[in-house]
Amino acid sequence: METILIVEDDSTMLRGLKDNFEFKGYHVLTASDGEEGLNAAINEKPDLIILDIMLPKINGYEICRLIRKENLTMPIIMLTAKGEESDIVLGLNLGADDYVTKPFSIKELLARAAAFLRRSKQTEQEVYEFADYRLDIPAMKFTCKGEEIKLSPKEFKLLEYFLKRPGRALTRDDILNAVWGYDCYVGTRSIDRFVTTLRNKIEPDPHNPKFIHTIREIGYKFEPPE
Amino acid sequence: METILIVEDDSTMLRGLKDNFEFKGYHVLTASDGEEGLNAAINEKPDLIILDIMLPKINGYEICRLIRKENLTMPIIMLTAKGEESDIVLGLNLGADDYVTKPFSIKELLARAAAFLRRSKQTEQEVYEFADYRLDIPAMKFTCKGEEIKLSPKEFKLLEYFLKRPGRALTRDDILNAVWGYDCYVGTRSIDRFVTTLRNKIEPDPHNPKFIHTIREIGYKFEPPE
DNA sequence: CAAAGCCGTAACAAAACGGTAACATCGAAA
DNA sequence: TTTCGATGTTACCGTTTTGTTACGGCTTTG
Repeated sequence: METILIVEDDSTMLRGLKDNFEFKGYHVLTASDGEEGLNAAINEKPDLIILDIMLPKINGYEICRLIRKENLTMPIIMLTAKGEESDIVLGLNLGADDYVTKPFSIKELLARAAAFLRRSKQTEQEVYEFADYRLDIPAMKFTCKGEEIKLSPKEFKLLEYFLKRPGRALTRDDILNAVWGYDCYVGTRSIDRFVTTLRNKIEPDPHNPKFIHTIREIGYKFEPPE
Repeated sequence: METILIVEDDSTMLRGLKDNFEFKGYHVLTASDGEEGLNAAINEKPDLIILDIMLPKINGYEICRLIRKENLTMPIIMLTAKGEESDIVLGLNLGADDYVTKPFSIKELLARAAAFLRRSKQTEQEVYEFADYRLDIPAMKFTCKGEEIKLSPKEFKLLEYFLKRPGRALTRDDILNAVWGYDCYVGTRSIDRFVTTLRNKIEPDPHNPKFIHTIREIGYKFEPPE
């Protein structure tokens, strides 16, 4: 059974959420302030967190950031009081996966939670290999014949995105959305720069790429050897 | 190219949305009241509808309901002024697929729209074959007996257009609209040039084309072998 | 049969695109 | 604070792609 942590200071709301999720068959943990919530997240490692933003002691953003800093990757759904774009953007940048604005439909929240849990259930592949290379996602480590190749966080995410979609032409927009996030205002040329540095690190001959191919007017394609 | 219908009575907002979607390369239809919107939805059958709730003449809910009553299944994204739970639930029950609460991030709206369009595209055929040739659209790759044949972006799009309409006489105007876009001012002779280069790449004898036939005064026709 | 229209195509010029170096910015660590 | 690494932007350059034009051949039409 999946465990869900709900962090919410309004006790009526908390009660309501708990009942609903329990009714759906989840195991529910609760916390009514930020500190408690953060501890529960770290110690219990729930499968999903529902996180209010306005909280005593530590606010929701901070919790989000601290959770991610602990290398925990469970989905986090934020509850924001208003549809303030800046709130949402901030939350998503700090590592939240989705948000729901209050007042919200409980059905909607349940549906989104279920969607995330369904997705994470499909045990994702954690290690990808091609040629002599090996990308170990939980360890955040990229190696060639056992030798570590240092990648920056963005380089890592970009390569991960490529490896997860071998042989497919990926548009710059897709890449931007997946690697940079859908609320970022980075120019598409930045992708090119990262591709260049990636190629320098993984291509035997960066000017004649074997793995990361350019597709004019579209974007790039990762092609694993046979 | 995908067509999007935006139904919104605030002309400033409408303008802003239109510009943004057009910039992303969509073909945008607009309507500024409910009646107009409903007519456009039924007559033009856009691939996606962005629908404001508060509208003159017929409100958004009603449009939603009527559209579904016509057995049209394109995704509908509602714009709701506030996160009113009842509004959203009502909308979703009447057949809307998603909603965004104002004020919203334009990038988020674009991302959601793209997600829906991507999903509906997935049902489309992705690989086309004829004779020894194979056009793989997700990979953006054209091969003959496994051997890659390089095509420029326009060549690729043109061939894709032909393969999707086998055996049909295609006018130069149709081709121009589909491959070059509806608002481009390229002379029709340019098509001929691209047909020539395409023939050189795929016809065993480019002077006696087997696949891409000329139809005098009209345009071209792609004829797959039996 | 001649004129006109249509198409194939080579040649050319302009535009678009991607690679990349150089620079700017920002935040974390020392 | 300074330093350093990561990230993002910009500008320049070479290459490829694209659009146009012109010429010539073929087909239609009068």
